[in-house]
Amino acid sequence: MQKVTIIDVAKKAGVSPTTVSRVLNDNTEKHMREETKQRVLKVIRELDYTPDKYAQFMKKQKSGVIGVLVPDISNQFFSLMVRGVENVCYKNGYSVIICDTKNSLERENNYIDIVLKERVEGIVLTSSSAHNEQIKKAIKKRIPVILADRRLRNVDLPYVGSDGFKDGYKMTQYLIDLGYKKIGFIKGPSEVATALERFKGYVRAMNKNGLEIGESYIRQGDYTFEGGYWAAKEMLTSCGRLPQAIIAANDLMAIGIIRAFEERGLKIPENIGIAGFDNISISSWISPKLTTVEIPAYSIGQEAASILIKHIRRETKLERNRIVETKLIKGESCIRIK
Amino acid sequence: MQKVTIIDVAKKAGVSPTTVSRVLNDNTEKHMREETKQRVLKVIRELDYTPDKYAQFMKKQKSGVIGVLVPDISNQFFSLMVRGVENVCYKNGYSVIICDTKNSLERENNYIDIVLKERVEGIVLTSSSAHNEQIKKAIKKRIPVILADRRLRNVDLPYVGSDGFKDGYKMTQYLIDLGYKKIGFIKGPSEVATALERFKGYVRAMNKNGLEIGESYIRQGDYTFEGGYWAAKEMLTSCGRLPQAIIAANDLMAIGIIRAFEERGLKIPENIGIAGFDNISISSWISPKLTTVEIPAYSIGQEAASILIKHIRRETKLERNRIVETKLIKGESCIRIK
DNA sequence: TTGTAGGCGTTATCAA
DNA sequence: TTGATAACGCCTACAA
Repeated sequence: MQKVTIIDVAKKAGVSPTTVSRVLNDNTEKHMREETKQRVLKVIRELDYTPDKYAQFMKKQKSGVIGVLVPDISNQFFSLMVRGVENVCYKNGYSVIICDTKNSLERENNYIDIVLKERVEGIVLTSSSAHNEQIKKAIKKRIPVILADRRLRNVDLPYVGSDGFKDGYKMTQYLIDLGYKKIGFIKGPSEVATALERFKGYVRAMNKNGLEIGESYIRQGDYTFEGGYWAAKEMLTSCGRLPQAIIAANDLMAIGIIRAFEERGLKIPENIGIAGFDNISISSWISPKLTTVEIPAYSIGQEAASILIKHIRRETKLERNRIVETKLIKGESCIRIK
Repeated sequence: MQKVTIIDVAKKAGVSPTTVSRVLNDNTEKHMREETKQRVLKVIRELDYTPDKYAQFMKKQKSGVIGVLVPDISNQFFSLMVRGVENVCYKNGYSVIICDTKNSLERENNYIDIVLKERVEGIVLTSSSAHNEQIKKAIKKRIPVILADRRLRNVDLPYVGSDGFKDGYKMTQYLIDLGYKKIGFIKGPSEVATALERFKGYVRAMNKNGLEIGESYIRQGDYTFEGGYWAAKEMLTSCGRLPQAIIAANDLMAIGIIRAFEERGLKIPENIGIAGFDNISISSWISPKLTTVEIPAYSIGQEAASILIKHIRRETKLERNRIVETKLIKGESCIRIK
């Protein structure tokens, strides 16, 4: 089956390619006879003609594509965020290239080159790292970039996401209000801005309440289930007395921690309280339901796409930041004590 | 910054565009002076020149893009499968468009049109339904299509995935060997081939072992956590005596079932055994660890992509089917009884 | 070994 | 209200 071109349509309809193009692009308002338009449309349908995207790009120099780079699409948080991006993009006639950088800065840089080659009109970036040099290439080419959920330290780009500091503070204060005094923290990857902010919020809340932060109550994690699991195991063996509660920098680690403690016969929350961040759906599937802070991944994706598209269309001056609201979810994994 | 074209490179290197093109496309083996080649390469680097994908397509009529349609990217099973597809595609110089059809046939059809418009060279399809008419458009246009994880009833296309019947049989027989006699089943969506096959395997195994299938032990689910949860709730209220074990058509439902029973104070596996299919990672995160059948999602993705690409390159005659091996995971959610 | 010229399918510009 | 023509950036057959 030979490809149907605009010329085939034009011939069959007895008009010029220009006319067909006009029908296609709705430049038809006042300057075309309704009869001609209908005739062309009929032929288009009969021949099942679709304009060639690539030829269109050649002329318009606009790909209608937006690149989305996320650290781990199998993490429900990001797949939800991506859905938000897609949602807004498709509504506005853009398609989306999703790039799963698998937490690797190298892959991330690689993907940046790829999407630039694809001539994307904009980029939504959630970096695996706190620094990214490659993205400057995009900026130099004047491709708009927006950061979602994680800030970057080496470039000043607009950001959509939560205020990690506030979230960390909020959660810690909640636990303190429940009566917890000895509270531990499993940190996220040190290069992830949001993870660091949450930790800082925890530290501030502890200080403000005059509570001590036991050195042995702090562990480094990596945002994965396994990371939380092993950090907890390690704490069980090396830490004289366990804290009364542990906050993990995200839900996945919190769930790993719960598993590690339960394997040792500890009861959650009776023996130790556990809390996380994100409110991915698994968090309410396990028992006890996790105490966590809901980060609205879907909205973040929507907001990011929406701001980006407005910028592409030059409808607005580049917005600097959009901090989304988060919500404390009072699960069953922490209780009022004493 | 103006876009750099092949002409800019040619001018600066003092050669013709043709020569630059030759360097780019490696038609340089015996018919070009090394010195010229090096000079051109140097200028390419200096100008940071990248060939325009769209112009290239215009000539070659090959997009180098493969479309992947999955029902739900936030389901870990599919995000893993997609990773397998990506892995093989990128190794072979293809890029990938991922389309999340969100379990809607309408969206699926919509996406088929989109990827055809993108001029993809092949399609990996995991349909939300047992029938899809739209995909015939792709076949008519001679775009190769391969089905991953789920067969389609109305078209004869190559398939990569597990043998659902065998898996269902295997799991049921395992439970019977453990001593279970009254075994229930929560079905998956009726339009999903794999779900149906698993159920049929269960029925066959029960019959072969002379065990009765209680009408009230069978429920319809929809592959979601909530579906399993509500099916179990419903069983708790309407079913006189519970079965000794329940097999869910996938892990997500099995986890929902566990939650529903635990909320009623039932213990798993002491009071009732639960099993699923897929072995998504959550299944080993919860306690008790789930008894399930591991479906190698990543391999399925790899195989599907690999067969598809071979077909695109016409290296092989279209392979009909590739049935992957699965593995029974003996978790803690079922025990030896009596 | 290198260059010239034509065309891939579409749309913008100008002319009719 | 419609049409002819020239680009967009690249590749390839053919010419030199």
